[in-house]
Amino acid sequence: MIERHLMKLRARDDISAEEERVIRGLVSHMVTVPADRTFVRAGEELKESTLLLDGWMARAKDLPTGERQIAEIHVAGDFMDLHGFTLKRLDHDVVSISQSTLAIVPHERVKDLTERYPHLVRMYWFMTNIDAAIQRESTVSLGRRDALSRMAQLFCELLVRLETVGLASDNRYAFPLTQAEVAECLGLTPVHVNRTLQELRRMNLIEVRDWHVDILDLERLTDVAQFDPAYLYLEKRER
Amino acid sequence: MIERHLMKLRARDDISAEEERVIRGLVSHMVTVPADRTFVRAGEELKESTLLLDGWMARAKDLPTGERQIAEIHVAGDFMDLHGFTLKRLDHDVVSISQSTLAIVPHERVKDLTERYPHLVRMYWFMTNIDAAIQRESTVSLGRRDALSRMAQLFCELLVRLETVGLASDNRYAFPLTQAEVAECLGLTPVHVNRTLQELRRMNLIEVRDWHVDILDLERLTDVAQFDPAYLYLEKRER
DNA sequence: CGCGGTGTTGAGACCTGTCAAGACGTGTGG
DNA sequence: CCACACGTCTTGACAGGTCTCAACACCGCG
Repeated sequence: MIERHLMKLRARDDISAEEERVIRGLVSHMVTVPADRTFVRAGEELKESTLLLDGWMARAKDLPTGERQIAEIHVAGDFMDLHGFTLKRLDHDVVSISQSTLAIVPHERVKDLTERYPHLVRMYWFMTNIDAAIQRESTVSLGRRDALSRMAQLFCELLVRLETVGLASDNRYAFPLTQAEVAECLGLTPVHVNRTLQELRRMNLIEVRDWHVDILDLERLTDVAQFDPAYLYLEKRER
Repeated sequence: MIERHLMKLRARDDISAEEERVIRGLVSHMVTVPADRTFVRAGEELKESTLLLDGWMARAKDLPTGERQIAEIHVAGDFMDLHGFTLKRLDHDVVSISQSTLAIVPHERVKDLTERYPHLVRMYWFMTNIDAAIQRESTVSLGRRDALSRMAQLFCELLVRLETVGLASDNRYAFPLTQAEVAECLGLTPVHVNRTLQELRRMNLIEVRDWHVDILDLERLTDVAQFDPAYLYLEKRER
């Protein structure tokens, strides 16, 4: 199931057969997490990182008020807390949204990478930089776009990211988030998410039903979102 | 003037004399930028990265509406577009706020680092991850905190970051941003920044005058901001 | 001395939040 | 098979934080 991760990498640069072997060798074991669990807690000492093979998870920060902000959604193929390798502990939780399958990668093996596989290190450094770019785009959304636009942007981004790993087709993909969780992503209240979703539907841009998203008019949705996928760096080139 | 950069690194891990020599050798030349210029434009092909030696700069994203969101403020010691080494182009502009002095680092020298200096690569990877953490905290602010809290958070963060590089003392630091620029950081309008600043002043928490910030009551300001510097990773340990 | 950038203030509008109630759907236990 | 509980979604009325627009004050600088 690590294929999704390889797809994600190979969308940005060539990965040789030997490198693929090295990547597969990073994984020490696999783990399954039920939905709605905190898998890594902020502040915990880390000795390993986690690759999401299947399911949906997220980076979330709790506030003293009990509210939560989701900083980034993770889908299959994402190396969710690779940044924990250098940080040694995280400033956010890693939580499961749906039931998920994870591959565990001991930090010592990543360290070995830094000593023996420069190209793979650049690739993985690059991957954490893409995460930062995604976060940056989200900052822009929260700072300067209204609810409609933010939500459109979220659905556009997920479409592209899921297509990259083969989890979206015909502008349609599985979407396990509740409206309350969408609210935590977009800095809104669940009530307002509900109303905004209805508006997107009334505009015939999107349909969310049965835990699936159907994008009915991608062009207009992209417009509403002011979405430009450049920040996802989907160009194959030497890194 | 690269000392500020070394201070920033050494606040997180030991840097040997030899490593210091290597770091100094990264710089090919220096450059001065006037205030209010776009130094790197989003999308441009990059062949070098930029270390901020003196002055204030920022990562900014323009919107079709002509608005701008500042994703991160940079102060002396920051390797502003180190992530450009793996990304090859940026998804945001790098702009000067005040007149600034920069050290230019060719990407080939960074690439050389990835092949010969594993520890320094981990350090620089780490540094880009801290930037991501700063951005993440800002996402939380924009998503879940009101104007007063966001602004308090900004001033707390800058105090800690500036202390790390020796640019703040007695809870006071130079602060060259206009209220309009603060608005671009916090996702507010200049008018509202003005009013919020007045409220912070009325609460005797902070004073902004003559392009300096004076924090009058750090403890209460920290409270208002819900500020916890953990996300700045100011612990010295092996990386 | 006038000009442009910056900061300040007021009144009203608007987007989003709050609170509360009810509908819907699914899984569980009797 | 029904009753119930719980999570999720939906709706309405109202409140409130922030924005918009506009005018004016201040100040350094040419």
